[in-house]
Amino acid sequence: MAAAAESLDRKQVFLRLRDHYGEQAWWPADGPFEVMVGAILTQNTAWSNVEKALARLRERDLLNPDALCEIPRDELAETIRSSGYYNQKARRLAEFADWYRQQGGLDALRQRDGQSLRRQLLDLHGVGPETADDMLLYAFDQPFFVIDSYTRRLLQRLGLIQGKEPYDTLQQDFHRELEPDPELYRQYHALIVEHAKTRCRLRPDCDGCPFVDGCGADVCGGPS
DNA sequence: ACCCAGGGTCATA
DNA sequence: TATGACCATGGG
Repeated sequence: MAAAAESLDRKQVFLRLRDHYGEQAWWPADGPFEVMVGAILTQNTAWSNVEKALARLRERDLLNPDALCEIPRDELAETIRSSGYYNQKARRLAEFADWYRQQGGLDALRQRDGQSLRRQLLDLHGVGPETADDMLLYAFDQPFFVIDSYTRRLLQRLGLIQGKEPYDTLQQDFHRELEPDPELYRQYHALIVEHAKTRCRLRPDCDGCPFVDGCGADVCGGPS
């Protein structure tokens, strides 16, 4: 019966996280295009590895659509090597950059409706729901809540979900319970990730858990 | 040596 | 619809 925190709704979960971890500075990037590149590079990959790849791209003046389209695929792959899955991601970046140019660049994309933009992003090879929502939320200030594996794990441990619901279902739950505020969504997602990095090991002096007093329950951030 | 990390695609049943 | 294989580096 360790389920001490069960009646929390999604807004209360946010408030606990925010009170505990404070305001988050997240997704530092030099502009929307760089956010989008980072969103692809960070797929199933530690951000520290992505930073190295972004730094190498910047050194070589590759952080723009034209360069990403023109550089040979194997050179691009080599440049982003540290981010893992580099062959897949090189292809994804090249196809994304090509699409970005065809759309007419940033000014044209900013005018687009969020829902139709999301559908087009999902049509890109290698852009799934989470990557698309990263882009929409952090690059275009559109209120799409990002569901990642940490979000699933936390909600499951809090007893708010079963665990294997589809992405869109989980996202709709947040959209239903929260006002459509992009800054709220950005902070919330960042806080969930911050909490996940806190590897409280469920034992004696875990005074750091936002969800239980004294930490006896299985609602801490880290794996297992 | 093992586990984990800011997922997504594809083949198969 | 739902599982499993595959992609690959780097840090703890």
